[in-house]
Amino acid sequence: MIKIASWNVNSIRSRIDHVIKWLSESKTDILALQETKVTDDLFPVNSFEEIGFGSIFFGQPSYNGVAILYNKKTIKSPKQIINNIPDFNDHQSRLIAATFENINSDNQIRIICIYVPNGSAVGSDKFVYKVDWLNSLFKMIKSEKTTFRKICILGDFNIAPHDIDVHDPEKWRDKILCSNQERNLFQKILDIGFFDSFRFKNESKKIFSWWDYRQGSFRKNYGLRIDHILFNSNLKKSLIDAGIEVEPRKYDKPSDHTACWARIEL
DNA sequence: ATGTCTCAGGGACTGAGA
Repeated sequence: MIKIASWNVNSIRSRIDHVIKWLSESKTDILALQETKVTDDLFPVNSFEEIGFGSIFFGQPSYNGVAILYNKKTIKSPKQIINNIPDFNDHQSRLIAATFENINSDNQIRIICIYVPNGSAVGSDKFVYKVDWLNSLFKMIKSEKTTFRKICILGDFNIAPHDIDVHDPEKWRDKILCSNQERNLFQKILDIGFFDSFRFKNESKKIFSWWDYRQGSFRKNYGLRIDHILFNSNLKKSLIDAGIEVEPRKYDKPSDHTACWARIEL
């Protein structure tokens, strides 16, 4: 059994203590990070090595950036590492993928950590970039499916898939993160043989993964569920449970996102 | 309430992005 998690940390250097605290408390084996906001030469490799975690990362100055941490006691060094979507000329660092192997069972899983563009507002230039990015991701996933038997796509999707994932669906109707166009692109991934691990195990639970820093949103629970952990259908029977950990959003000077996790037999 | 947080540039505060 291994635990896989995802967390948009909104700067790894600002959140290093939170990540180290949560990593050890949560017994996570593989943690996908988004919005590391750091160049590769400044990624805090040693802080994670000190607690027994290896890391791979793909950053850029100021914005975006992704990484994957893995517990060296349970997971072998990753192979077949890919930075960004092949055949998509991206100037931003938003994807890192690698193959991880359970030390005890020798079973492998392909991990694809993504930070989907926010999109700013429906119809804006940034929205066009988001749609293009997601269409290119879709092509990449189809290709990965031909190579790997067990796949996990996780990260900040910047899409709330259904009204149940939104604190106030009417207020957010057709707005960024909730538009039908974005929801259809999310659904397209599910339609080729993936499932949303949280929703699969928690059919009617209304829990969020992101709350805006403004408006006292967390206090009022004005949130959205926009961070997801998808597996391909081969892993449906292997999924033990899945959840969202609200606690890290209560830490002192928190990220605006909290951590999501899933446990699978591997 | 365009209400908060982070980063970079430049050496106090402003703009971008979310």
